[in-house]
Order: sequence, then C-alpha cells, then structure tokens
Amino acid sequence: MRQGETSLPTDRVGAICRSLRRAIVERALTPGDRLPEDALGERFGVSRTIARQALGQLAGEGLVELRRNRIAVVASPSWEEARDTFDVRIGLERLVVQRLAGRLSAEQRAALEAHIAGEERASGGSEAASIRLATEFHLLLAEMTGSPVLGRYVAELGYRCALILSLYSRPHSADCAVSEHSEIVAALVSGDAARAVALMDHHLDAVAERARIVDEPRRERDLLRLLAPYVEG
Amino acid sequence: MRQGETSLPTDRVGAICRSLRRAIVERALTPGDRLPEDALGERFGVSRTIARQALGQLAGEGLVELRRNRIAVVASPSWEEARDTFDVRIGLERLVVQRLAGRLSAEQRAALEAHIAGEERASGGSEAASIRLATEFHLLLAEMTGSPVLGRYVAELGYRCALILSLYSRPHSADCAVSEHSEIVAALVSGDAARAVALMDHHLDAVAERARIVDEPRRERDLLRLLAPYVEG
DNA sequence: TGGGATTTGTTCGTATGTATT
DNA sequence: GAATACATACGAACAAATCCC
Repeated sequence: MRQGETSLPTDRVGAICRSLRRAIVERALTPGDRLPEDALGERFGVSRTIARQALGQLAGEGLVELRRNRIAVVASPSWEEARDTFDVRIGLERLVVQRLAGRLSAEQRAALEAHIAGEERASGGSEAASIRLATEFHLLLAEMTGSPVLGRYVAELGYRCALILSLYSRPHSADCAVSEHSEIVAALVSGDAARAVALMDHHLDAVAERARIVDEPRRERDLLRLLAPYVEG
Repeated sequence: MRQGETSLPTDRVGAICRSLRRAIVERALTPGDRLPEDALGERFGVSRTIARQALGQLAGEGLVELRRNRIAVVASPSWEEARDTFDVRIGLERLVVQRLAGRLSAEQRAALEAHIAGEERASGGSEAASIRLATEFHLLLAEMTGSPVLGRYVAELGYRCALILSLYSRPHSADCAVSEHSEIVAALVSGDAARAVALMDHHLDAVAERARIVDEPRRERDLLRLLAPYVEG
C-alpha cells in the first residue's frame, strides 16, 4: 500500500456537501430551492447514488428537507425552529467563549485578527463573501476550543442560522458587524470571560434580531447555472 | 389519499437505527463489534441499501465507524474523544436544567417521577434495562425543554456517553445512581436553578468518573443472534 | 506470499409515487 | 379526471478492495 496520500481518493459526497453548504450560506441557494438528484449528479459529475448520499447528510444537518417521493429542497425552517436554533446557538457559543477567554495562543489571536481583516476587506465587496466570512468567524472560534464535538455542533448551527437569515432577514442588511467580532476577540485576549460572554450574547442577539419575515415571491431558478461557481475542482 | 395514517409507511431506516442504538446502550453491541451490511439487512429483512443508510446515519451520530472498503464497526472513541464528549454533554445538560428550573408543569413532574420509579424497579433486575433507563432520563429532561435542537444534541451525546461507558467503565458498576436523578428533579421543582445545575454537574462528573480503561479481550460475537431481541416489529 | 472468499462501492433498471397538462 | 412526464425508492448485479487462511 502506498503510504501517506489521503486514503480517501476524493470524497465526492463530502465535496458536494461543502459546495452546497457554501452555496446556501452565500444565498445562491435559498430555502425552497429544488435539489433533484439527477440535476445535482449531472452538475457534479456523479451518479444519483452519490448525490443522494449528499442530500441525506445535509438533511441530517437540517439544511435540506427530504420528503418521501418528492424532490429534495433547501430547508425552510419555521419561525419557531428558527428561534430555537438561534437560542441553542447562543448557549453553545457561550460555552465557546468561556473556554477561550484568557487562553488564546499568540497564533490563534493572529489567526482571528487576520480573519477579521479579511472580513473588513470584503465588507465593501460582494455580500456573499461577507456573509460567508461572518459565519466562518464563529466556526473558527469554535475550532479553537480544541473540542471536535463543540466544533461540529457550532458549525451545524452556524450554517442553519445563515440559512435562516436568508429566509427571514431583510435584504441588504449586513448580517454580522465586523467590529463586534473585533470586540469579542479583544475581550477574549484580555481574559475577561464575563465580558466576552456578554459581547457574544449581544452580538448573536443582534444577528437574530435582524430576522424579519419578508415574503418575497420566488422566481424559478436554474439550479445548474446557479451552482456553477460552487463545483469544486 | 387516505388521511391520517403516518405517510411514512414504516420508516425502515429509522427502525434499524433505533434498534441498533438500543442494542449499543444496553451493551448487547459493544465497541469494535462488526456490522456487515448484508448481515444487518438479513436480520432486519431489508436489502443492503437500507442497512447502508442506517449505518450512514449512525456514523453521523458517532455511534458507528465507517472506514472505506471496510466493514462498519461500533465506534471505539479514544479517551480524548470520550472526555470531550462528556465535557460538552455537561455543558448542554446545564442548559437543560437552567431552562427547566422552576418551570416544570405538573404533568412533566409526574412523568419524571414515574420514570424514576421505573428506574428503581429496574435496579434489581437486568443491568441492560438500568442503563437504558438511566440514559433515557436525561433525554426525557432535554425533551421537556421544548427545544428540538437541544433535545437532539443531548440525545446524541447521551447515546455516545453510554457507548463510552461500555468501553471504559468497569463492569458491574451501576452507571447512574437513581437517587441523584431524584435530587435533580427535586431541585428543578423547587426552582433552585443553581442547585439543579450543581447537582447535574456533579452527577455527570460522577458518571464520567466511572470511565476507566479495562482492556478486556473481546470474544467473537454472533451479530445475528445478538440482535434478535432488538428487531422491532 | 498468494489466492479464494467476503464485503464494500457504485451503477443502473424497474416499480411506484407525484406533478402537470 | 386521465394520461403523460418526471423523480424517487429499492434492489440486483458487477467491479474493486479487503480479509483470511
């Protein structure tokens, strides 16, 4: 057996999941959009079997709704589910900052500040990039706890919250103020756990606060063209 | 279309998952046990496709390890993963008791006390039943928060912790003292959130504390016979 | 080390259910 | 309301990897 060389010779299911997650976060795919197995397979160059597995996994993460004998669609959480998701997210991210306060290594601090710099740079450009980076800031924090379990749950909730905002938040609102991220990092560095928790709570509350119902008629959308920028390769 | 009548005419994948979860919690299946797709399919009367889906879902929950081109096995978390899992569980269950303190309805209180009575009744009998009921007590609490998201995560971690205890705890230790459950409920009823949190913390710490490495040579085990009591239907 | 038996990875065909004209 | 087109559910079958003697 050849050594090294990632034994998964390209995890096609995982690649599709990552592409779809990113498309959802960036709002190229929005709740209700249809995800037929063949179209996905064609777009990603795989058979229906693989597309199906990806849909199953994303359904487990709450990003996709799988109805029996029906085309899968991007999930449309109810308002209750949305509120619940945000509530639990706040609880989990509180755990994150509690673990991190006063314990950031120099490298971690640098990585966070670099990420925030990236957010600032993106804030003038496309909204898609801003939203994605804002989401990833929270995932980055969670990863730094060194707890894979916490990291996974925070990531899952982060993606779901991004989906929820694409459903309920009014258009053209910056969904995550970069300066708030900055303040959180400052509090973490200073070791003031209580302040970091308060800032994170306030930050996420503000994000959730932007969730407003805007019932916008949805035009038919072309999955294949839509997904083009998200095919890894 | 005939009305009512659960439109999922028996979710076979879900049924297999439930059976397997229960078998794992009751230690009929223990870490490292092999789960070949066709043996599962034969046992549950389904094709490999269905068995495979169930394995995929359980892998997502961390109960099964899926290695490429290899037989799936019941997961064997490392000690680090085990500790991480317990840590996050404690954090989440703290959220649960914080939400529940002073807010239990009469029905909920009755349900909890009935459950504890069941645990006491089972404490003389089979160890399997005791362990399962102890796990389910925590799931029941989480459900009562009315938060599906929190409920799902606590359930997932509860099952994983049961798995971990079957790996690391010494044999014949009661894994969950019934009286501690009782005290937690009493604190919740009294509305003393701080005390409820402290009791839950202490309780889960004590459970984790029982995790000790016991390297026991594993005999070959017959999946088909093993699983017989867990086939639903 | 080798080779046969096992087991998984994947595709694809058929049956069945859903949407649409 | 029926017929047609379309999409999914499931299982059979084949290729490739792995296991085990």
